[in-house]
Amino acid sequence: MPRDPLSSLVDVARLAKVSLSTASRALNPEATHPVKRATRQRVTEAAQRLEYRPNLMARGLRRRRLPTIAVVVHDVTDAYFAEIVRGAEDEAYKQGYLTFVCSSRRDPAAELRYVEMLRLSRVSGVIFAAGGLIEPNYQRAMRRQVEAIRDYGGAIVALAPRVERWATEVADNSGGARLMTEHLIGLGHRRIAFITGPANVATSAECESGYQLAMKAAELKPLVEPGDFSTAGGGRAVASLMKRDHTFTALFVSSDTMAIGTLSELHRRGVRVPEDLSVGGFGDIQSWEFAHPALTTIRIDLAGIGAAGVRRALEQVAGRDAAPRVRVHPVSLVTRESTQQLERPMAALA
Amino acid sequence: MPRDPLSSLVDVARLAKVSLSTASRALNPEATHPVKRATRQRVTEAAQRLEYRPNLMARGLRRRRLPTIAVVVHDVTDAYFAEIVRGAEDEAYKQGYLTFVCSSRRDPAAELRYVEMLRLSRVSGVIFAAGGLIEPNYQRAMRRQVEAIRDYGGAIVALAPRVERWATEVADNSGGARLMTEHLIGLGHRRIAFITGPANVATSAECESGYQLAMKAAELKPLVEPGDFSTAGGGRAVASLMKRDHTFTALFVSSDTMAIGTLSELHRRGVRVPEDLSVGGFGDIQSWEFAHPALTTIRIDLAGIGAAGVRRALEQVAGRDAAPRVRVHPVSLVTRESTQQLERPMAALA
DNA sequence: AATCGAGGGGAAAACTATTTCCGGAAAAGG
DNA sequence: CCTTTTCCGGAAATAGTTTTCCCCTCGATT
Repeated sequence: MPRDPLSSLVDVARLAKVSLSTASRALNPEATHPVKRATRQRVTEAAQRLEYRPNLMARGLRRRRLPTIAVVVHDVTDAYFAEIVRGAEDEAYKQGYLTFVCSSRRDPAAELRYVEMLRLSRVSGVIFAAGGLIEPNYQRAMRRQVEAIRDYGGAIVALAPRVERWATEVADNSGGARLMTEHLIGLGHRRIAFITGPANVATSAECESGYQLAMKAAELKPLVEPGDFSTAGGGRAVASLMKRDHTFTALFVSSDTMAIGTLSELHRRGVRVPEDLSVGGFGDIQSWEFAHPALTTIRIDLAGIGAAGVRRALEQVAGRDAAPRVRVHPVSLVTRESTQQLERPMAALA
Repeated sequence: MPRDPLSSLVDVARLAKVSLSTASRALNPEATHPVKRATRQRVTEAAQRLEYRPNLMARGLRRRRLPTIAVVVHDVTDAYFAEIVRGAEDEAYKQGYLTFVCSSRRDPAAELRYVEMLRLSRVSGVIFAAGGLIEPNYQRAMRRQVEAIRDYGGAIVALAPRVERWATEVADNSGGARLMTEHLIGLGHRRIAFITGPANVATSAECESGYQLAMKAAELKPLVEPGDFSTAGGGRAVASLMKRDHTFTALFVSSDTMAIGTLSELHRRGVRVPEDLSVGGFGDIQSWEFAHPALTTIRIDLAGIGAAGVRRALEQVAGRDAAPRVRVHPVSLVTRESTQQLERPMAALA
């Protein structure tokens, strides 16, 4: 096996004519122990000359963690999660950390196994973006892993309300849903249907509560159809919805990923959007702004949330996490082509 | 700082009443040194009882690498790369490896820095999916990093033709482009325009050569417009193309990401697809099969290529990489809505 | 009986950086 | 001048595993 030709700290120490410990202290400015300016200078120069880079595994062995963070998502190929990962990765990169991506494919067993692998790899922070699905059967085991990560000084951050007392960075889902519902109401719609996400996902519940709130405030009757956050599921949901009701004039789909399937199904059935039916999405998948009809949706700064998650984790690692436990990120309505004024307003009926 | 409460190999050795070395050998079956069956049994049981898990950093320090692989892409939010990452991650997960994702955002300096970070982290394999962009200024530095990774036993795999003598897993881009071009010719089109990718990307060059080949074989005059593989760029390219030519009846866009922008721009201009213009894409972004018109495109098994890359890397690490240097993955045509028979065939003119 | 070889186990080195503990020198104070 | 700090550098312990080197035993061979 060929030897690693790169130099180690002993080489630096030798060249600078100091001991190993001094070399280490000189190169790690925030060490407890001070080092004379001149000495530090000598060591730094030696390190430079030898192109010294610390062996992260040796360092990790002592420091008990590696400069890496992990993002746990359901699926990187889902644009929603890809944006979170990207935001997290950018921030991590800036701070000199590498990013693991873990796609749990909505399987709690896989998620658990991933978290154990992350623990063994002594990752500095784990960011749970995986929508907040918590299987009771796995909760205990998961909690043990998380505790173990905390024990070695690793940080845990959630990007969806997940567990009490976790540091959390979350979009204002409820507010966003209210915004969209009010937008549709403002356009004159009275029969506004809503397609939810999976029942056990927190994001989904929040969205629905926003919808319910806005509907109640306007004294309108809610019409809810269960969905599953998948594109195909979005098609199925609208099909099922139309089977049991044909009076709604607007439809609010609680994720863009689903909305894509919904739009496709509507097209197949010859329902024109927005002429026959206004459709609103949630989450603003960037690339779909080029679709037709372009989706009116709620924009969430997913990359920003991912980045905030990383910052939060690293603050936690550094031991200064004075920020509020749950931080809510604002969202905004982006009006495009898929919603329009109701043509024959029923307001008169009310 | 709280101590890691988990047990280490000494605990196992103590419980099994064997030495540290024997414990290590018993738990690593492929060790050089044999261990009696009964002894191994005892050690295994002790490990089980204590829920022993090896400290990966200590192991990495000796073994000189960690069970991690990295995928270097341009951008995870681009569906093309997301699928590759997903495929790689799935395979890595199966083999007990974690996956780093590195989005170079087409910046060779960032790519270089990432590779250095990966080297310091003693990653087992690096998979370059970043289209093959090689800046001459960075080539030397990059090569040094790669050599260093090889030195500690790490593997390098390219998913685009990149450097001579690297293990390479690549889609049959040229064949795919020929397939699409022939499809359009078969539909009766004679004026077939082509939008390329960036000049310095190998994938792009291969696509173009496939197009050129097919056009030449059919004795047709090529019409090429430069593009950049971005969605916005796809719109700009078709605009520029239409400024200088208005006779083409079919358009082959060398990436789906671009094709999305192209379609959007055509829609804006009132050009109907496929009635007025047939449009073919390349790469088959899954979620866009739900768009309208659904894009006729060349399907590439990107996840499969990502997975193959990981398998290849791990074989290399294990020291058995007898496979051919460059492995080409077949692609296929998927016909959807955006291409159709030319309505008034010009075949007679030929 | 002496020799050889293989199987099996232990002690210790190696991997490389951080950190604790200690001692000497210089500076400060009385 | 002597004592007490303060500053700075070195030696050694430490993190937890793998691997090398060495030794012992036991059966087979000459």
